[in-house]
Amino acid sequence: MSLKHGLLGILNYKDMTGYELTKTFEDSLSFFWQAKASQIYRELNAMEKNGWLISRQIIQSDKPNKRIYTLTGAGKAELARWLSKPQADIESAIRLRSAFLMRLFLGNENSTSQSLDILEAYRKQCNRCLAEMSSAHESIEHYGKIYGRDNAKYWQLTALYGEEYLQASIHWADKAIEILKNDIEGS
Amino acid sequence: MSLKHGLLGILNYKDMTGYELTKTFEDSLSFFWQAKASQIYRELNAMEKNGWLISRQIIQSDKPNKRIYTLTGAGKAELARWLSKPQADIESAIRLRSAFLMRLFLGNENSTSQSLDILEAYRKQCNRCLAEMSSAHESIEHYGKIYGRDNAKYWQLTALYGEEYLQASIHWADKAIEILKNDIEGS
DNA sequence: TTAATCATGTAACACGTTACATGATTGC
DNA sequence: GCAATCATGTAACGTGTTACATGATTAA
Repeated sequence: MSLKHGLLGILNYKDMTGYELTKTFEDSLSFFWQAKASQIYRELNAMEKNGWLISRQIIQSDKPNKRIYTLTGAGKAELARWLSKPQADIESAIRLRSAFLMRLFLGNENSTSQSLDILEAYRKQCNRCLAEMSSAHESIEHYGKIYGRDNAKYWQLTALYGEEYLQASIHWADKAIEILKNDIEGS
Repeated sequence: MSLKHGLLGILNYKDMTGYELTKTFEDSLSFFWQAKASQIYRELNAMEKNGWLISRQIIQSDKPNKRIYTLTGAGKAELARWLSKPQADIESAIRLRSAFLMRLFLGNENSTSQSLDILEAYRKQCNRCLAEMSSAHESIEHYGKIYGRDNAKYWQLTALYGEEYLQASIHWADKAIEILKNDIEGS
């Protein structure tokens, strides 16, 4: 149940509404964990029932009413417990879930040129994403000034992971394309 | 619904029981898609209702009875359709889902030495997995002789991805550990 | 003698996605 | 005038995980 803990982590930076939380999630954790707004609201309800957080409603006249969530002691304790007990997911840390690779694996039903097409599209997508990633460092510097430089240090490490990951993916795609192209000529 | 298509893909190599399919899945697709036996049986039922496959039961006296699944024409058509229509998941091809990275991102609540511990454990795990991966190439050669060399070509490409991915992960972990260590000395 | 393998599943739960609904305000 | 933003959710569905059950045979 990592989504709950991700949300605890964000709320630990500061109190937020579900809406803000959703935006913040999208701008930060979403690179390595995805969740839709509807799921986040559901989890927030569950966590309030748990006693990990409390909410208070703010009545607004110019905008829709909103509900601000705050961690409780129990919520902070749970976050700390989860952060310091990492053995659990070390085995799953490496796992991929990629329909793209599955498709390639089974790709012999396709023509080689079709496989080349999907590899090219993949490489393009990686490059696009890498460009965004590179600009993330500046953005992190900016948020680091607001939320504390100590936090930013860890954010930079994960952004660095993103870059390494994407560079490796591009490097592989280049190799794979070359292999398949040589294959066409050789046949 | 990629699991269904993965199963179609395996059954396209040869007819199998749910049990064999589960083993084969574990030994091949599981590097980039995970599924438990119970889920596979459920999906097989759904796919038989769909008309993508049919099964016939084999009564055995020495061992438990078994049920052999065979693709129908509709099943083969669906597989071909899915393989040749890849635009759909190119945006999700890169997505990670990693509680490990989430933990690191939020890791400022931990001590630096705790963060170093989890990075070391991660690197170890990557190395272990990379060693297995390297031996996969031989294993693929072997299965290629049985199921056809054309298939094996694509299997090798995905295995190559596994190696690049793990090497990049290890490279990053080394960097990250160095950064955090310098940080301790500097403070 | 203990564990693994063969072979199948059901039930309950947890997590994730999609579609839908509301309705004012602000910027192009 | 149209889209985006603010702000909240519900309902239905789809997918993935965990725990449980059965019971013979075979290899360490």
